[in-house]
Amino acid sequence: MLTTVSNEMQPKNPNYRPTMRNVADLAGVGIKTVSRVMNNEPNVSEATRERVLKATRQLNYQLDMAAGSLKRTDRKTMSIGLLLPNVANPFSSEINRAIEDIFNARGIAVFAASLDDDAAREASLITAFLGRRVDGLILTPIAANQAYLIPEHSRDLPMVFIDREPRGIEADAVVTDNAEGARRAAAHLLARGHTRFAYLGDRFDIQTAQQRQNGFFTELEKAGIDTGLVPTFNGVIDEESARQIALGLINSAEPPTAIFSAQNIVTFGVLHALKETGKNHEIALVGFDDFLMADMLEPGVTVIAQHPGEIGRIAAERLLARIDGDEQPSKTYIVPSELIVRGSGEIPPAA
Amino acid sequence: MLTTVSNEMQPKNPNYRPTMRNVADLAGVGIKTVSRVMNNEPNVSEATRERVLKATRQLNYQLDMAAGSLKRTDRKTMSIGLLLPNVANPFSSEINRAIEDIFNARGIAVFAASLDDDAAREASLITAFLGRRVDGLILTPIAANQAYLIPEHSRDLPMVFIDREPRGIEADAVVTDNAEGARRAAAHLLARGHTRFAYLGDRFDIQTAQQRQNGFFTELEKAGIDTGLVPTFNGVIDEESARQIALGLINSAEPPTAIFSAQNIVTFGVLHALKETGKNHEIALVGFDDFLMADMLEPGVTVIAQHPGEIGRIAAERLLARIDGDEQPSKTYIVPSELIVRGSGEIPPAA
DNA sequence: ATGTTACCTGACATCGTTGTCAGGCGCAGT
DNA sequence: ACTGCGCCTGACAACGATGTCAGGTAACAT
Repeated sequence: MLTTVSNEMQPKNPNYRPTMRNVADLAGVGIKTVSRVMNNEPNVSEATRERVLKATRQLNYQLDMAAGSLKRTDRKTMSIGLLLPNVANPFSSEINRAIEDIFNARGIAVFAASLDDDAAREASLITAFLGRRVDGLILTPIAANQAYLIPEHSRDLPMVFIDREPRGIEADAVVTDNAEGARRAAAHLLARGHTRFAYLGDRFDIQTAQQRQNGFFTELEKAGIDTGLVPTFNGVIDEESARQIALGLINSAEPPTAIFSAQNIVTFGVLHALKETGKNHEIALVGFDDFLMADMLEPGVTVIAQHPGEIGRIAAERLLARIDGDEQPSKTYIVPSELIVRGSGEIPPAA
Repeated sequence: MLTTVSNEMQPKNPNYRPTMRNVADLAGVGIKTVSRVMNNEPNVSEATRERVLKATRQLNYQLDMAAGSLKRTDRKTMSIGLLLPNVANPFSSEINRAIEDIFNARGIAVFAASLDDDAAREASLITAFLGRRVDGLILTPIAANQAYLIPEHSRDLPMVFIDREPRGIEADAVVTDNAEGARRAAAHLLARGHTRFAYLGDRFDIQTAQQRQNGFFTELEKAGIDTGLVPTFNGVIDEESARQIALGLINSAEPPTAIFSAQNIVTFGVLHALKETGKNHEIALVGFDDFLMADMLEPGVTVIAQHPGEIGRIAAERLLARIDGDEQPSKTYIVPSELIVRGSGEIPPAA
């Protein structure tokens, strides 16, 4: 009876995976020396190093990171988890890209996943990432409280929240100045003399949606407008319902002269309604979130643009710092939004 | 002198990570029984199972997947690698989403990364994924030949290529009918009576770009047009250069009456040029790739639409089948493109 | 009572790597 | 010649899990 079999498959079988043992044998050194070479540790003579490297090339050897991190003291897996609203959405995908670039440069791989604003998904994905022992997490929180999501023993896992601030847990966050951006949209429309507004917003249980509405309404009130009378629609979750609502507004007895849409998809629906009814040059529109081709429409669409690339970049850098041991108190970073004037927001109220 | 220390941190320290040993001790069973429960293996009495589950809940225990896959016979890490041109590009990000959905449902996590049409990046990312022992790979190949990318011992790693077919290696592929789509665009324009064309394309070293040009030119030749005289621009890599080229064409002595742009970004540049010069209702345009808001422009933009979601879905299903042991000969799956008529492609040639 | 079978259960080796530690060698200082 | 130090080097245990295997118990047939 044989004691060990694993090395038997070495010479014949073309698709066995070489291990450190195989490299060590071929180079005629101890296994630990191979480890030292692979990890660029000191105290290996140049001659030995060369011999080992030659053997790794010959066998096409590659370190098994999982096995390594099991024993290594820092237990780093060189991977992080990224939880976004939806990787297919342009806002998310730009964040994704910015984050990827920074981590790739450091040899850290990124697990990305979409949440679809579903708290159950959030929980199961966090569990999945924790089970893979990621070194950190960047996420857009959904659940009302994240405390129960993160087991006690993972509270010190580096984490950065994006787009929305964490609740029930202490962590860095990177967000857009939602209220301020929406406030600026209101001010912009008020300056053109508008008095009859309509507001179409996202799911109201999402933090950012509330902030945008608050910002918008605050400014209207400051101008003496009774916001109780402003037609307000929350929970507009898809383009088609936004379109229907906008059509209703446009065709009503007293249509608004200015519409604010608080999110990308909502804006698309409103645009369709305006175009269909031919009112695109009569009713003003400002949308939250920039989008491709906004400048090519007739008229160009005035928006409050966020800077997803910047958000992603800052979040990635914060997470890296935390992973590297930064212990400063957690903080929220605010990325200012930007008003981009293109035409639709400068239409004056009809006489 | 103590023999083992690891369990010492158990009671006091709040952020140690419980291991199977801890759970086993708490439940008063052997470590292997915990393993059986965690993996839903049979041959555990209901009473014991309950006791173990209670202990896992008490300690908030979570299986370490990496450690498990090290010893497990199938060695599955429950993760795959996904290499896309650019996760921020809408075409890529929709593929990303479709793939993610299918793998998440199976508990498999997805590492995603962007290649930027850079062969060096391709090589280093593949190495990174291989080092993490992914169970499979979905990728958009860049290098002229993938054979050297994949070490011999990983040739049997399940792999599916998307958008472009593999070279130097046998594997499934899922692609758009690029030539046929471009051919259809040509036929569509020819049917409107056009005879003066211009062609703007992507980097010509990319497989899909060549196929599109071939398809387009083949159809023109069939109609008796001397394609040697058709102004043809390859290597148009960004919107601005596309715009410049289009401006040059529009302002030339004999401007084309119909333009075909073989890729998204190129189309955007051409659109800008047409709008600036006010020729958007005079010169016909068909673009490859659909995009958001294409129906909202004036005129709507006629395109050959690809179906990225469908491509992603098929690729994911093929990879899953391979991971599950499907051994059938590899095959290329073709996802038909679709001509979407919106106005810009139906403009007749100027008299 | 005994043998057979089916079901539970845990000790132990092991996956591929890194941390610890002790040993060997060469060279400078005395 | 001897000690001390610095540099290389490999044996061995261990990371947290799973596979193997043997032992133990209860139930049933003989």
